[in-house]
Amino acid sequence: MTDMSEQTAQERILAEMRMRILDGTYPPGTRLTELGTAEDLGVSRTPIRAAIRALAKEGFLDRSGARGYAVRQVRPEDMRHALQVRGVLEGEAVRRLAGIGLKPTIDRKLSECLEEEARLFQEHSFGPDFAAAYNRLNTEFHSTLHRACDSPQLEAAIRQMSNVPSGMIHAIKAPEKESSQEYVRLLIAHTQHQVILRAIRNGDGVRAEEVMREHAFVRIDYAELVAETLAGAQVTTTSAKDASDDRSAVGKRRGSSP
Amino acid sequence: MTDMSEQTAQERILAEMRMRILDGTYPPGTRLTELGTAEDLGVSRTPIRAAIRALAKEGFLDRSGARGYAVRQVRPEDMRHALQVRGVLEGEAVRRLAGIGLKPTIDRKLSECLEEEARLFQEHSFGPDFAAAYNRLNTEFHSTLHRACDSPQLEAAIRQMSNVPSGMIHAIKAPEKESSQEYVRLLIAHTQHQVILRAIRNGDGVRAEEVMREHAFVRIDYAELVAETLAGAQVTTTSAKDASDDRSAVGKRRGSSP
DNA sequence: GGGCATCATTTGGGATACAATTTTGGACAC
DNA sequence: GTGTCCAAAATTGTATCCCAAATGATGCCC
Repeated sequence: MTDMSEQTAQERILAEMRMRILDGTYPPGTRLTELGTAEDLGVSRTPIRAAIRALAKEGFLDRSGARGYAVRQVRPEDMRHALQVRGVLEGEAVRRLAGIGLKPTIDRKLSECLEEEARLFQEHSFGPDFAAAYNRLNTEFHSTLHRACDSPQLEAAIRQMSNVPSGMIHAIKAPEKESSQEYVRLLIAHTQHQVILRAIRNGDGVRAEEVMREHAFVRIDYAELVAETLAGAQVTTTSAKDASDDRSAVGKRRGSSP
Repeated sequence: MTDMSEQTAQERILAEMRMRILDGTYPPGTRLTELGTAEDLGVSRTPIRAAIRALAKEGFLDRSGARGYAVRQVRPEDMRHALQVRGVLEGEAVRRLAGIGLKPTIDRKLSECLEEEARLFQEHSFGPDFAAAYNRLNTEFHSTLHRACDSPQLEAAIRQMSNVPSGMIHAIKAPEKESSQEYVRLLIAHTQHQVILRAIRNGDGVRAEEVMREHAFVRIDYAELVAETLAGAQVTTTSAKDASDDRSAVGKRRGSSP
């Protein structure tokens, strides 16, 4: 309880165990017994039980016989698979959404998200708080979409699969944070958000689905590609002024080269 | 414990609660407290906790504020949505599978499943044991596909979503069981299995995915359509003889036109 | 009489005690 | 030497107990 994060302990344990699986503290094949991990993490069996079940549902553990669970091999491409599954599900969501139409309140909420994202690019320079603010807006945008698609089962499936890739990325991609490529990556993500929302409004379910499926990979492939493109280049940005609608939110940037 | 099913009580409670949600024993909006449902079902809070969390992950419950969970409205179209989600995920699985190819052991296993399915149609007349046998083979076929796609996360997501539509169907579709339409429905399902396997072997991921997505709806739409087609018609089936390969498992029907 | 604060009750989260089951180790017999 | 059986240890499943937090009600003060 001396930890800074004041979550509900059960989530803390879940995140901690997922992290330990991903960073190799619990190597593949390790048998996780409830009592063992309980005293290992300093809590009782109750949160451990919940975490183990959740991790098994997320595909990180599988039962070894009738006794206990074992850590599964998590390969680098598994993160891509997880992202792809998430993209497939979210793509299905926006396709449905384009078919049934946006309710006014939802439409307004989504617009506000994107406007705030655009304001972020226009008014603030990149930094840790920038990334944090964008992350919050990003989560808001996506979860609004999930809730709007009017299918509790689909929403649950997406929510289920949302933590997995995030956990993987946080565990693997933590060290490298180049501000310039991050900025461009987020700008691409924001632009994809705009395309998706416009496609939904136009009732173009196919396009919304395709872009959303691609959008799922913005965490990995795009960062890589932008890094290659910007390698050794001088990049400058200026805040975009006069942003009357969402089409104008294409920023120009200024910064020092790495 | 006087029940016939000797499962691990936790699963029994989960199935029981899901059933009660679906058949209206727990109407939408009902607040499910751990203690209340515990004494309602005659067990302690422990299995209830697990069941409530699982049902929330499946999309049947959502938290009402910070206190407790409430039964969500389960509309008839939600079953279709759940089936669609499952179809999307399984479609993704077979698409991947067509890309990476079938390992020999998996290929043989799938072949055996389909051969046994075909034998079923050839050697046995329709009845309860027929449906049960087919159901077993169907589950075997699908879970073999899931395991083969080499993505633990995807497999977990599919397994997660597999119980939901089944539970819904068992709860809703129990009364109507017309043997002739059931026979044809299973025959269509079997044929789709064959098409999917062949598409995977040919590396045609797009076709495998499309057919699998359609196959997800074989439980509902097809039964309905076959029922309409066969309405009032006399249907007789003869066992197909001389089935040397899987192409021959197409039954012949004879009857009067509507 | 209304608003706010405080207290009680409800409820979920966590810990622990208990039961059932399975695995594993060893010993004994063949 | 090997196989089988029994017992003990380990581990999960289940029940109960405690506690913290939230919600609703009641009373007091303004």
